[in-house]
This record gives sequence, C-alpha cells and structure tokens, in this order.
Amino acid sequence: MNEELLFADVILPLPLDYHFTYRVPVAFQMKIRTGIRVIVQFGKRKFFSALVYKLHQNQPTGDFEIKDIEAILDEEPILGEKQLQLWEWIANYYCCSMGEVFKAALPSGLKLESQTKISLNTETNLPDNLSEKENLVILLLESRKTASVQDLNRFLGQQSSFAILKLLLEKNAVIIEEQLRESYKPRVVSYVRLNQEYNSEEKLNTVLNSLSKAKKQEQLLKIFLAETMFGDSSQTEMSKKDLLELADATDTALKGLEEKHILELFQKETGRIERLQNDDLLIKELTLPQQTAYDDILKQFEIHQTVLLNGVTSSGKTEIYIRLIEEQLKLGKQVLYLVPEIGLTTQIITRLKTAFGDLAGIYHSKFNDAERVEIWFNVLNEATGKTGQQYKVILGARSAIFLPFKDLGLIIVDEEHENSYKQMDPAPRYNARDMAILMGNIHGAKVLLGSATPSYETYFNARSNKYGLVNLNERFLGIEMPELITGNTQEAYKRKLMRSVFTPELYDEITSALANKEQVILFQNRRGFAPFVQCTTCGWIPKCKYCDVSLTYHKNKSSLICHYCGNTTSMVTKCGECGSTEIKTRGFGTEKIEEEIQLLFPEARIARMDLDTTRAKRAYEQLIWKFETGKIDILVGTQMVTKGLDFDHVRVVGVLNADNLLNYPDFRSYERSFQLIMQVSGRAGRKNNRGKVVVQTSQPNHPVIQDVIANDYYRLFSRQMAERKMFRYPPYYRLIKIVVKNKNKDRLDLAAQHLATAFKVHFNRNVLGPEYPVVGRIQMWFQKEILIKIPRDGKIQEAKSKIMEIINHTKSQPNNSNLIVYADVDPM
DNA sequence: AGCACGCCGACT
DNA sequence: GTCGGCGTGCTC
Repeated sequence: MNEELLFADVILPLPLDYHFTYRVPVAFQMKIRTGIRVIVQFGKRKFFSALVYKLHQNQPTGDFEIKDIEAILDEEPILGEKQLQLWEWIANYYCCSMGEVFKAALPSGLKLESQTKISLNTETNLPDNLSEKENLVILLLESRKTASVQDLNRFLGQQSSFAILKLLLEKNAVIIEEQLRESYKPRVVSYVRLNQEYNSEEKLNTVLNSLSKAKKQEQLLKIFLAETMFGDSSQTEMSKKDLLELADATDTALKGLEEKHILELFQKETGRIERLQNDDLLIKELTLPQQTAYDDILKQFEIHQTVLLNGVTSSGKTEIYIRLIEEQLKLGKQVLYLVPEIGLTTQIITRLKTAFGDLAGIYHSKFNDAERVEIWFNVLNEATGKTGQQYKVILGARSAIFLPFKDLGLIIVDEEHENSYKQMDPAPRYNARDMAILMGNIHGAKVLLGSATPSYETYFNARSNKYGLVNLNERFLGIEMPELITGNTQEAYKRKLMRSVFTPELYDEITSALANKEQVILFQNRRGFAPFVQCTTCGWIPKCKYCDVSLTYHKNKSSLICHYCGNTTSMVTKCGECGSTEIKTRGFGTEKIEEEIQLLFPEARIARMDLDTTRAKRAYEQLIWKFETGKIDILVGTQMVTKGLDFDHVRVVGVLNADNLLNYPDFRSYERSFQLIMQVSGRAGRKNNRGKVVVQTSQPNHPVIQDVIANDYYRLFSRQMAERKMFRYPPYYRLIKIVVKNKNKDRLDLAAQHLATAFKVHFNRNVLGPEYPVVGRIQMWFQKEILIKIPRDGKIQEAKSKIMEIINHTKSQPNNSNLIVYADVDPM
C-alpha cells in the first residue's frame, strides 16, 4: 500500500447530499479509522468535526483542491458498523443527507462544528520555544480559560488560526477539547471487597475469632459478610458508604480491617445519573394472564421477528417487558426500551431501576449533554469490552435508536401508536418505531411493539401475519374496564341543562365521585382559557400577526397568545374593526374548565396539567405526585393526562369535547380520536369500584363514538381499512408529503403549482394538492402541502428518486433559491 | 446550511 | 460617490 495516498470520505453535519473527500496526512494514517471524528476545513474559513465514513486510495477527480484532515479527535470509533448501516438506511428512506442524520444521531457534545474549545494544557509546563503569535494565544487562554477557534481568529486578526493551533497542540501547550470530555469527570465511589485469601468459610472463621478483641471490626466484618456472600445476594462487594451506614461504624474500624488485609478498598466509576441501590432488585411475579401473554410472546418470537402485544391499559405490560428484558440480560444481550417522549415518567424509570438497578440507563433529549455523552460512551464501551459499570438496558425516547449498540437482543417499543415516535422537524423525519424494526433486522434482535390501541399500520401487519400478535385483555388485579357513556351537549344546550361546560351526565358523575372522595380526570384538548375571542358587534376575531390562526386567550396572563409561534399580546378591550368594547370569549380550554369547576365545586381541590403548568423543571412530576397521593380531587388537562399514568383512585374520566377530535381534517382523525379517548378512559377504574367515562359530544350517534362506547377497536379498524383501501391510504399505500414554504405567497403558490404539475406527470391521480394545511402561515412563512400516494409495489425507490429529482429541479429554478421544499416520508 | 461574491437602489 | 439589500453558487 502506498502510504502517501490515503483519502477519507467524511460526513459533515450539513444537509448536503454529496461526499467530501479529504487527504489523510501521513502522520494520521496509522490512527485514522472509519467511525472516528476528525476536524476538517470546509470552505474558506469554517472548521467542522466530521465523521470518517470511508477510507480509500482513489484520488477524487474534479477541479478542486483536496484539503488535508486537520486533526483527529478520537482514538477509537465512536460508533460501529451497525450504526452507519442505520444512518445510510435513514438517509435513503427518509430522503435526507447523511449529514442530517449525523446531526440528529450524536449528542451535541460530540459534534463541535466550529465550537471547538481550546484551553491551556495544565498538565505540562509551558514549552519555551514559542513564537510571538503562539505566546499571544497562551496569554489569551491564561486570561479566559477557554476560547473557540473564532475567538482566536478575532484575537489574532486573521482568517484562520488553525495552523497556530496545530503547532501549539504538537508542543502540548494547549488542548482542544470537546468542551465536554474535558469537563466530564467520571464520578468515583469507594467500594469494599473481601481479600481473595479469605475465600473459604474456614479461613473466615479464623479471622473472625482473631477479631474478638476488636468488637467494632468484628461487627463490621460480620455485616459485610451478611450483605455479600453469606446473604442471599450474589454480590461480592458493596460501597463503603452503605457498609458504614449499615454497620453504624466509622472509618477507623474499616481502616483496621483494611490494614489487616482482610478487606480491600477500591474505587469504582459510577454514573452521575440518579440511581437506586442494587440491594433489593425486584422482579415481580407475573399474574396468570400476564404469564400466558409472556409465553405467547416467546412462542411468536420463534416465527416472527416483530410481535405486537395488544394489551389493554393497566394490564401490566411493563411487568411482561421486564421479564423479557431479564431473559435477554441472561443471554448477555443489550435491550433498548423505547417510550414516547412524554411517557418517560418517573414511574417507568423507577420501575426499571428497581428491577435492574445499575444495569438500566436512561437516554432522553432533555437530559443535559454530559449525561447523554456519558450514556453514549457507556453503551459504546460495553460494546468494545472495556471495564466499568455498563448499562445493558437503555430506556429512552426516539433518539435512543442512535446509541452505539452492538449486540441488541430485544427492542421494546411501548405505546407504539404514539406519534411522538415520528420526528417532524428538522430532518431526518424518521419514525423510531419503524427504525426499531429495521434495527431488529440489523442486529438480529426481536422487536416487541406494545399498545392498547395499536396504530392501524401495525395492527394491519399483525392481522396479516407479518408480525406476531399477542392479546392481553385482562386488567391487572381484576380491575374492570370502565363503563363508557355519552353526554349529549347539543341536546343539553337545547334543553338548557348544561351546567357551564358540563352535561348533566358528567356533572352528576363528578358530584358523586367527590362525595365518595374519589378522583376525577377531565380531558380537554385545548390549553388556555378560550381558543379565540370575538367582537359581538361585528364578528371580528384577533389573529396572529405572523401566523394564520386566531389568538388563544390566556386569562391568568391576561393575554392573547399564538400557539404556533408563541407571540403574545395583551388582551384586547376594544374591537380592532369597529371599536366596540363588547368582546366575548369563544369555546373553552383547560384554563376555563379549571375556573368553571372551581365555581361549581368550590370545595374540590383542582389542578391543571398542560404545557403552561408543566413548564417548570419538576412541575410535571410534582403534579403527578400530588394527584397520586390524593392531594388533588380533580385534574384538568390536555393530552398529558392521557399518557401512561397509572392512578389508583380515579373513578370518573370526562372527555369534554370529543367533537373537535373527530372533526380534524386528516385521514387518521378517527383512528386518533378512538386512541385518545381510549387512552384517557384507561385512567379510570379502581380495585373495587368500576370506573366511569363520560364522553361529551354533540353527535352521540357518530359511528366512532359508538365504537368507543362499545369499546370495539376492531369494528372501527375494519371500517377504516375499507375506506383506506378505497381511497389509497396507508397501510395500503405509502404517503410522501411534500412541504413547500416561502415568505412570499405568490411565489409559493407558483412553485407549489409547478411541483404538483410535475408530480402529476409521473404519479397522476395519486397526487393530492397543493393545499394549505390547517394553518397556512406560521411565523410569516406561508406553506403548502402536496400529498403523493405510492403503491406498495416495490418501486418505492424509483418513486423517491423521481420526487427528489423534481424537488431539486424546482429549487434550482431562478427566483426559487429561498424556497424551502422537503419530502416527509410516512408523515403523521 | 452558511458564506462570499456580485449586481442594483437610497444615503452619510 | 458608497453602504447594503438580496439572489446565486460553492463548499472536497
């Protein structure tokens, strides 16, 4: 091999479809590997950390200068072959660049872009052979600890300081560090273990006898032994802190034992993520229905890679997952446990930690970066076989699919129907549930999808035997399914029976629940006080300046807020058209309901759970805790109250307005309405008292409402399937949504029309639109959508290339440079 | 995505 | 006369 000639194709964190090739300087040729990060110059002045994608010796041809790789950031690859395989697949399937996947996949601490932090190397003395400029840099760093490349550029008054930086690096005077690794110091904890020499009972007895004079030491050792090998746990070590606490001993006693070489102290790295003790790991016994389902799942896994566990709410799916995870851990495999963003509640985390202790890690986009990088390396090192405490089970939201797993045995996707598995914006617009199934293929792992109300795509696949199907229809501890009734709002209005926003049916249920000291959950899919306000004289409605939506009235802030861009103005007192002061609120949101209940039930303790009340850091947990411990009688909330909370004392659930769910203009609106109402209903029901759900609607005879009342998932499913087949929607067809945005309405209209016309040449009647979405303008950007239905005939790749070709062609047209066009594959 | 380059209007 | 607006093209 000619050592002089080595090139690296790298992935840059940019939405560019092409590869960029850099020369690998001889000095780096031994170190460079696929999957490590390097620093490269891109364009005239920008530096990026890029990922080495492919190494080869083919000199690129073309009229451009091939730049050198500037620096190498990692000694070991930060991900494996399987991750790159996933990235390629995502870029291809979801029509985006590898760079965009790169951006989404790595925690921000691992992608520095030009944010590289430079600081003085404090571990060595300053070399004395520094040039003037180098000394200047040192001076700067001494005065401010860290600087970025841009800081250096500014300070030295030159375009690129990289050459100087390189020299300083070679002289060991500075460290460029991902800010993070530098600031990240592993937490160490002192542990105690028995000296190897005393590994037999006989020897231990001798030792214990010899300690008869040192009472404290004897006591300490006895406790240690009871907690480890002689206790029922198989541990051989325990933390110093725990031991001293348990034995009520001091450092001196332990030191004595250490000096006699009976016990040994050692340091152990530990995660900084909060965790429970390993002492009482708890795997609960499965109930009979759970056990049957568990056995069934194992049986199905023999023939299917993917299995759907269709289990009603409160059937204890989590316990089944835990057993399956345990099984995988015994085989030495890794497990990924995906939950929807909002489902990552303390309840699940605690349960997993009680079952698996330190083996379980949590990965979540809202964790701070140090924690995310810590988990990343933890999973990675486990894969490369380094020592240290390792997570075998990762509980995470959708981005956890990107972690550098090497040997996954099982992927669980809980609440698989949740749309937060789909990333909407920015690219890659991937669905983590679907990617989990793909990962199952890559890793040879089993995939378990769990839901009480599966998405129709999944259920269709299960019915058609593509996935295994396991049903679990019994609720935990024999709790009955709640009884569902409707409250007819239209009739109640007519007969003047409405009590504020409550039908007599719901009002009576709340009254009786409160009388019996039972809890109530009220669900309304709108936050704020009123979705809009209106002038009673001329009908004027205040709208957002930047978006095409009415402004929502928030009473306790006394303001009008746009729920799309957040723009806030104070509440109007005078009509903007006619000057009248007769402004009325219209419709109702959670805030208004909260106020109305307080008036109707002044004794009740009421709380509201929506985006506005859970913004503070631990507000969500606190609300849940207050509700669980009975400090709240009535909880009013949006979607949030429908997710994964297992409350024990809820007797009544009220859906305040099912109409606005049903009337949403989307082919999935019935499926969603059913799911949503079923999810909230699942919150109702306690051990000895059957729960009750009141669904308020103006159309109680609506077929979907009837299916909800009958709790007939399948009836609605099969009717919807017939419709979807007829109108060529998923799961029979694939959808690709083309979104076009521009600040200029006329240009947008023109471009969207052009696009649609071009698409129609290839896909003719399978092209819908262009049309304005529900909100046609957000933050001054007008947008239109085109929907393309693609038959499932295996020619999807061809169709996508055609679509991307048309998009790229349209973008390259004159005057279209600031047009945004993207494809959303499998939109939700 | 950024960012430099280049070509036309209202300003110290 | 120039500053700065956006529209266009390029990045190994």
